Amino acid sequence: MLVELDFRRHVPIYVQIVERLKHLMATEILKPGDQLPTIRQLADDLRVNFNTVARAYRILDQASLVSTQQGRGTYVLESLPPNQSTRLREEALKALTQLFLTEAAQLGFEPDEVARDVESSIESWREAGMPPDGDGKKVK
Amino acid sequence: MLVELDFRRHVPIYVQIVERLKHLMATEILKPGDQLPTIRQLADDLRVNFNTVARAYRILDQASLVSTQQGRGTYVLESLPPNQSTRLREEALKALTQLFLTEAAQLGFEPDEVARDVESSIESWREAGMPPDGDGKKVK
DNA sequence: ATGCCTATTGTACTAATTGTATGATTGTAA
DNA sequence: TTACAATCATACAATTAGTACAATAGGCAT
Repeated sequence: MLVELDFRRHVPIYVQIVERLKHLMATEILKPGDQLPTIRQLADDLRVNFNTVARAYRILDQASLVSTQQGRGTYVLESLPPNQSTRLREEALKALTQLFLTEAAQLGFEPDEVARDVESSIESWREAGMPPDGDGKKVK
Repeated sequence: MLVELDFRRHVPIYVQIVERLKHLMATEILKPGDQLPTIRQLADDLRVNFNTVARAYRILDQASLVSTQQGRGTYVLESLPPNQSTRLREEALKALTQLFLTEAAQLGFEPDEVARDVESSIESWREAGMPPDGDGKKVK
């Protein structure tokens, strides 16, 4: 059993689930890319209503720890090391950017075209307060 | 492997397949007249139900990017109206940009940081007159 | 050539699996 | 009791999987 609960603790079930799953991810028992049990599966295991599990998963999703999608399931995301040195951060971004530009160049685009496109997308990002569509989480 | 999937992305498999194939066509890795893998072949490669691939192919077919024929296979159309060819490139760039920004955001970067980094990288690109860094020739 | 068989290819429809949305119920504390 | 958070019940929507079918091409015997 992946997750266990203590019904005597005065801690809500969904919080306990979040805690346990966070722990499992922190200890790499659950690794990036792994699929979590479906909400119904875990709910059955825990003898709990599946909406309670769904609530826990939603919290993890909003924290960008997992990615859940209707009809497919819930998957562990890469854990972003919370406060790596600015040095490493810069390098990570640089690598990502290089990869992006290389691909764009491969599509035959000129620097100016790419610049224009990226700038407008980043502008929408600023306004919307979230990364552009394509994967946007709907925070209602 | 011609197409690769990321189950962690908030994007359905069939959409990811469409995206990847569009990209391959935009970069002319798949040229007009080329036969795409059969739906069952690609489904096996990706470890996915063949109906999922069929759905992707149907979308490409409806977008007039490929021609699929029962009993024969699926082929990249000969002449994407030249108009549409440039549109395909535009779309590919847009998708690429969004993926890039989404990943950056997921790593915890702010729009301003990304903007600054991208601008400077594009600047070097302009000066060098060629795609950034590396040989950029990773055709697998 | 003709006809027949078979394998391969895409199609259509349905079922199963998965998460989502919303409101009702329950329990607990003020 | 009342208020509020937690949990549950129900109906729903999106994605993927299962099954049966139809069109095409190629081989082969006649």
